Parts: sequence; C-alpha cells; structure tokens
Amino acid sequence: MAMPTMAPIERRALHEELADKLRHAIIHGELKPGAKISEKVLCEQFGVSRTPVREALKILSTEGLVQLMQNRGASVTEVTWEDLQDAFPIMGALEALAGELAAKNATDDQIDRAKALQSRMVSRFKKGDRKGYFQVNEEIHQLILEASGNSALPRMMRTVSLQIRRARYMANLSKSRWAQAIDEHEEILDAWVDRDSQRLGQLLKQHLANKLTALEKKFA
Amino acid sequence: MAMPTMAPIERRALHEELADKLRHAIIHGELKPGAKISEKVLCEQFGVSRTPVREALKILSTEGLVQLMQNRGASVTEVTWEDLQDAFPIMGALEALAGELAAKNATDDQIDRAKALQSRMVSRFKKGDRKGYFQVNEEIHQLILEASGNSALPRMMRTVSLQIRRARYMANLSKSRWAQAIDEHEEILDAWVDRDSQRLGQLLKQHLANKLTALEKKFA
DNA sequence: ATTATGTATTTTGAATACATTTATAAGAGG
DNA sequence: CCTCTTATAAATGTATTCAAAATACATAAT
Repeated sequence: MAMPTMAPIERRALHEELADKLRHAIIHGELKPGAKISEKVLCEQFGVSRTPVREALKILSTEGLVQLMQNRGASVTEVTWEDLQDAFPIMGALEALAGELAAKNATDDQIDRAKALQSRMVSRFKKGDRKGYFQVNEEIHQLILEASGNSALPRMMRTVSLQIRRARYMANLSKSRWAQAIDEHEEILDAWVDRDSQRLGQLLKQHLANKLTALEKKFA
Repeated sequence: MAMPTMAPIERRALHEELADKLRHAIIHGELKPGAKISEKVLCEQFGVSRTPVREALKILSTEGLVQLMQNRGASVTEVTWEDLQDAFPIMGALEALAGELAAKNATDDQIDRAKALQSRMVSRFKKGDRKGYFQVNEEIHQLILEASGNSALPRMMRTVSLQIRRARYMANLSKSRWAQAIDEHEEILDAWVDRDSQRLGQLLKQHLANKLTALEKKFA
C-alpha cells in the first residue's frame, strides 16, 4: 500500500505537551506570578491524569517558572525587580559571549539571513506591529545563538531568557524605547557584518542593559 | 509547654532525595556516561515505586544530566570533548561576572573567609589530599558566588557547573596542573582582597581556560 | 468575642494497575 | 544461512487507587 510521502504520526509524551503549554501560559502572563496551580484543575483542563501533570510541574520547577512547596502544591514563581536586576547582567554576559563567537564563526549565509530579519523587523516596527516585532526579534537573537556555534549556549540561556521574556510581557515597552531598540539592532547588525567580535559583544551587552533600564520605570 | 530549641522534623519528598542521589552518582562517575538507566532497577535499588523515580528523572533531564528517549528509557548524557569546549567559555563568562560583582560587593568578613579557605586549600595540596582539595575549592567558588550578591547566578551556573564537575572526575588532574591551579588561586585571592573587579574577573576566566587546556590532554 | 481543639474535606505524595510501545526471540520461508 | 514474520517478553506511558498531610470548618472553652 504505502501512499506517497506519509510522515509518521508523531506522538509526544503528555508531560512534554503539558510542560510546553504551561510554559507558554506563564511566559505570556496568562498564568500570573504567584498564582496557585492546582493539579486537579490542570487535569480537568487538559483531560489527563495527575501523573503527567506532576511530571510536567517538576520540569517547570527545575526551569524556575514554577515553585513547588512540599505538600502544599505549586505556584507560578514571582518575578521581582531584584530578580530582573540579577538576571539581566547574566543574560548580558551570555549574549556578549554569543556575539563574540558569532562574529568569528558566522557563515555568510547566516549574516544574510540576519540582514533579511533586520529589514523585516523594521517594517514591523513601522506598522506598529508589536507582536510581530517581538517574534522577529526573537528570531534574530536565535540566529546569533545559532551562529555562535556553541551548542551549549542555547541550553544555558534558556532558563534566564524564560524569566526575561516574562518581564517583557508584563511591562509593555514604550514607543520611544522601541525606536531606540531598533537603532541598537541596526548597530548590532553592522558590527556583525564587519565581524567585529569585541564590538558586537559589547553592543549586545549594552542592548540588554538598556532593556533593563527601560523596564525599571515600569517596575520600580 | 515548649521545650528549649526544638528543631522541626524535616521530611523531604522522595523524588528530591532520588534526584540528589542520582545527581551525585552521575557527577562522581558512578553512573557512567551513556549508561542506560532502568526505572525498575532504580525502584529496587532505592525501594520506592516508579512514580518518584520518574519524577526525579524528569528533573535530571532538565538539568542535562540525563537523556530521556520517548518510550525507550533514560540514559546518562555523554560529555564529549566538544561539549566541554562549549561549556567552559560559558562558565568562564559567568565566573568572570561573579568575580566582578564579588570584588565590588563582598563584605570584609567574606574576604576573611576566602583567606582562610585559601590557606586550608594550600595545606590540602601539600598533603596531596585531592578529595579535600576539591572540596575546599568548591567552597571558594561558592563563596565568590555568594559574595557576588547576585541571587540568580548560582542557579544559572548550576547546570554548567554540573557538566564541568563531571569532567573533573573523569580526568584526574596532574600534579603539575594542580600546583599551577594553587598559584592561580593565590592570584585570585589577591585581586579579591584588592577589590580589583576587572582583574578578578579576568583571572577567573583565565583559570577556567587553563582548566580546559589541562583537560584537553586527557580527552583528545 | 476570641482562641483553641477536634473533625471533615480537600489536596498532595506514593504505590499499584492497566495500556502501549519497543525490544527480544523463535520459527517459517526463501 | 539469512531475512522477514510473528509471538512473546520487557519496559515505558498513563490512569487509578490508596495513604498522608494540609486546609477548612465546626464546636467548645475561656
């Protein structure tokens, strides 16, 4: 029999899907910081038993998105201003490293893709499309990571970036800060094209620092 | 009633204890890279049911010590030479950050403790007590982390440091490298006492880089 | 009224039972 | 002898059940 090009149906484990959905909900603020998470509610909501739910919660807990309290359930971790102040320098150090490596190791193709993404991002900005902007923005940073050639880096940045992305959704960025970010990205791209690793690293670090300053007004 | 100073009885969850024991076993090489992990075996070994075992494995997997394959069990993640080459620069960047912050924020008491630990470490070295040396060494790096005042940093470094500690146990360090490491720690302490944040950061980064070079001979 | 104490309910922790999937082995056909 | 089936066993994924703890509620005492 065998029909042409049948992709095998992929069956993911329930705990994985649950973890993904919960992670998404937490990052996008649908599950608010401090909110109590009831196993029972999740079971009913997703139509699964408690076993995969509990396994998913263990994962989220290790990622730092959820807090488990002995015998008294789980809750979404809070993100305080102090937490952010701590997280951003770390992210800065790691992005700087990623930048330095990317400047050295990126293929010409990757730099071309960066250019394309940059112009896409600018057009999203001009349309005032915040959601689209964030999406492209993510892709650029993802590309830098990929171009760094350091396979451990994405994994390490994941946890930090999860928290930072949460903050981004909690505090909407101002129009002026948005414009500034666009300019910064322009510089970042230039440094990359020039393969100026020191400057690229420095710019990424500064970019992060500015992001934190912008958040300060919303938080503190 | 109230008796004098009664500590509350602490009861830990099984999955936590299991995770601790497995983590220790993996880091210390008792569970070798690539080794298959059978849920059943762990159940029998620790006298618990599969539920907490599975939860512990989810945690270890998120930490990167264990690899889960859909429907075909878990195995201890391999640490290749490439992985280490990727992990060390990350650890270096984070340690450098920790050092810079520690130089700025450490209390006098913390620096005193560092001095004490340093002399303890030297005496362990003179006795040729490798295990004791590693222990004190860990404590010093822990102290730097604590002194950095960045509460997110330990959490972030945890995952990387887990892999690096594994490598340390896989390849025994040579006597000459050991002596060199002692010297480097002397310099590190000096920079800290002087509160020279730039230099401390740089030294820590270099210390890591040298560690990697030392490992290269064992691995490649 | 307020605090304390005892009881019921709810929720989580852990073990068992059931369902799928994968690995292993035995046998038939080439 | 090899390959492909097919049967069987073993291991994992999920659901269910049982046990322990925490919370909520009601009652009694001060």
